[in-house]
Amino acid sequence: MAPAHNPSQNYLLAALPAAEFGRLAPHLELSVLPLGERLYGPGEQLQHAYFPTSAIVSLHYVLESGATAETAGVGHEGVVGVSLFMGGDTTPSSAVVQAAGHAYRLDRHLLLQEFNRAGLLQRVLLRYTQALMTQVTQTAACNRHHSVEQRLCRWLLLAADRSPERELVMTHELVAGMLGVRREGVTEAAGKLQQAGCIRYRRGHMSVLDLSKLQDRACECYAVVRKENGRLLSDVRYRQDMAVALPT
Amino acid sequence: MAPAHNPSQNYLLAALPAAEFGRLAPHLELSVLPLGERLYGPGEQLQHAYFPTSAIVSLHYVLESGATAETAGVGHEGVVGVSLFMGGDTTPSSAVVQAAGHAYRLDRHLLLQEFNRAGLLQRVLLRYTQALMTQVTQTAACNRHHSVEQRLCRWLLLAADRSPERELVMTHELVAGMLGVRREGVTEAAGKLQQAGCIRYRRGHMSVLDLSKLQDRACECYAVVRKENGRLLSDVRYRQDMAVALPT
DNA sequence: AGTCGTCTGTTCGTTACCGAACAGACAGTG
DNA sequence: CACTGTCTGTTCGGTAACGAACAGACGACT
Repeated sequence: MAPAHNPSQNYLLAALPAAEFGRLAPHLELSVLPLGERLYGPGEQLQHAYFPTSAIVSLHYVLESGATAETAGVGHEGVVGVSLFMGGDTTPSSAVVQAAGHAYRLDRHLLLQEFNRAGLLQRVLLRYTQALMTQVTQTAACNRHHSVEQRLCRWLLLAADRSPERELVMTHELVAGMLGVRREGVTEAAGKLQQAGCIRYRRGHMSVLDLSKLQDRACECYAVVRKENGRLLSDVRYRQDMAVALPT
Repeated sequence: MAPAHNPSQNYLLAALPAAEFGRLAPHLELSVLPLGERLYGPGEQLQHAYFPTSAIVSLHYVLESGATAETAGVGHEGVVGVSLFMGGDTTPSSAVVQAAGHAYRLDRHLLLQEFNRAGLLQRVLLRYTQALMTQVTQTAACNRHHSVEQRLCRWLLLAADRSPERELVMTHELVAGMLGVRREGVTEAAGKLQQAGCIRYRRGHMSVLDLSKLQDRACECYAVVRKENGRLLSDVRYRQDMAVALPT
């Protein structure tokens, strides 16, 4: 029986061969990420990289005006803190916990040390960074050309993919902050989606009912991001594959 | 006397220590990039990385509807083809020459080989990739919250920084494609800027007259990108610094 | 010099979204 | 249980940008 919490619940960690995983495992600290916690702000030096398992973290940018926009989300498929190994250490963006849950954190020095061994961790992290970039790129185009409703669908689908539960603890206000629109816009779009039977929500909670209906109403951006994530991260799942091939 | 064309006109190449530069130099091919040439499209395997010297390349995304949006530009400060060393090989985006000029190209195998030596090239390329990501992130937020005029200013300033000449060969139509807006919107915004004395244009040409006036009208995004570029790429200019310290 | 394709200027109605304001409803707390 | 703060629903006028359509102007080319 696997324990309730396990670093391999994070896809990147799960992708590492046993030797690399073994070196890192003793240093991975399980940490609880409560809703709203800020992992870093603009220009802040990160001390750890976070590998989410059940938590979802939102990377977003806060403009001078106070307006915000999410540029990407990170769940069990990724890691928060790519700037640590990319060499910049900090970014002008912020990272905030969007769905409470758990993550394994790793000291930045240890991360860097393992990264510089140029083993599979490096390969996996760089691939993931490219996937992240795709997500940001797609968000840029999406922000420009798609409607609030389409973007809400995209966002809900991405969140649903990262969340094991049917239900997100999330207010319209918070979603509005992510999409960079007014709260009323979200209320209206969510109302339509609920009426169409795609989702259901109540004060502070939203749940996805019908994935395929939601996809029909979403813009192409969701599919592009999902497909590219699959492409970039599929052929690096060594340890998982072994576990399947050789069950203990 | 330096020849008219020199790989060191690209900041990344200029940043390499003599040994690394020496290994690459024989393989760097000067290539002419005519306006409008597409270096790659979605899913296309790149054969070379391009290090622009005088050319400017636009990275942009084409939606199913045919609408487009630029997500970042690359000039002498960067390289086209980060997916080669990030491990994905391809991206869903395209790269098109926005201002004719020159670039040095390097075969992908040679790039990868040198990248995997884990020397300064790797460090420089990863840093640049982070800077690129900042640019894309900023574009995403900017697309969401800033006006056409503000974005036009930002775009002109970034182009001016990359171009040695005062004058860009560029129609309103093309600029509209970059910003993801209608041509008329660009005409209107450009008209205002011209009236204010910030820029001057005539059929197919635009030139920046007053950088600081333009900055006043631009959104914060220009300054953020510029500053972050400086921060990420300033402390890696080894060879240039030596050249200054020890003039031949 | 004249021709023609491209680029720029301008107009008009339409639409999505914004900003502000407020009523009602829910749920946690004392 | 009632209170209270937060969340949702809805309204209104305002505006930036859209889509379509067309006139005029430039300039390359013959």
